Amino acid sequence: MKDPEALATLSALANPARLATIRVLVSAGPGGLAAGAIARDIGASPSQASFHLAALSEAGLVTSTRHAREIRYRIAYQRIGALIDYLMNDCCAGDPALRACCGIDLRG
Amino acid sequence: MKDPEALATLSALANPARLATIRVLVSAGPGGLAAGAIARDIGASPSQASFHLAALSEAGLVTSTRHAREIRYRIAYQRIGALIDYLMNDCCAGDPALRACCGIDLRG
DNA sequence: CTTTCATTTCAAGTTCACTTGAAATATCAA
DNA sequence: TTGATATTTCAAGTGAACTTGAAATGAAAG
Repeated sequence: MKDPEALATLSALANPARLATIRVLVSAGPGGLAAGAIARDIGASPSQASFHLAALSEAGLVTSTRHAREIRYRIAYQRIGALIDYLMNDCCAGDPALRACCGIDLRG
Repeated sequence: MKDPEALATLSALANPARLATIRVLVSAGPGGLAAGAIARDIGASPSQASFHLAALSEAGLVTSTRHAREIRYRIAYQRIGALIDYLMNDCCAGDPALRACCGIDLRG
């Protein structure tokens, strides 16, 4: 992940409604959740939810598939992992404290 | 780190000038860099640099100390580590793929 | 074909982040 | 004190993101 993608991903996450959407989709599991259910869960109008889901989708943070009348959204862990990787190993690489403070170790 | 702090941190990082500032401060090392040098390195006016440094400082991503006429800024790895921790273990916890895709393993 | 449900799209309005340039503050030197 | 350097602060302007509500699209059911 390069700077422009990282910037797009960070911008997509830097919004209350969208962060709430991510949380809802995480707890929904691999089956995902329909747009309407997401709207209900985050307390947004259908129009608002659609707007934010489009932003998340554009950033690659969610995927969607239509099932009959519903459109079901799922979280894309890969993209979040890429952002974490970017922060830890690219943008802010070089400091041991960065790894020490979040309960993780280098693998290799 | 809770949602409001995570949101503030994400918002602070979601800006080209500020992300560039982070990169510059990372490569500057523990000695940090004066505001003027940062402005020069990221191609911003003193006023712009000050604006963005204030935002980063407000978010806890940098610290500053005055040395004579200069104000020297340093990166706060702790805060970035806390954001990574938030993304990996709180907000998006529960998916093995999240850890698998960025070269890291759980410690405990 | 019409209706109903789920979602998106569109246009208009509002808010907020950011830019710009001038003025203010702080520190040091002469 | 005067002047020079480093940085911040302020006020005004701009643009992009977000909200709102109505209209359009797509899919299923009667």
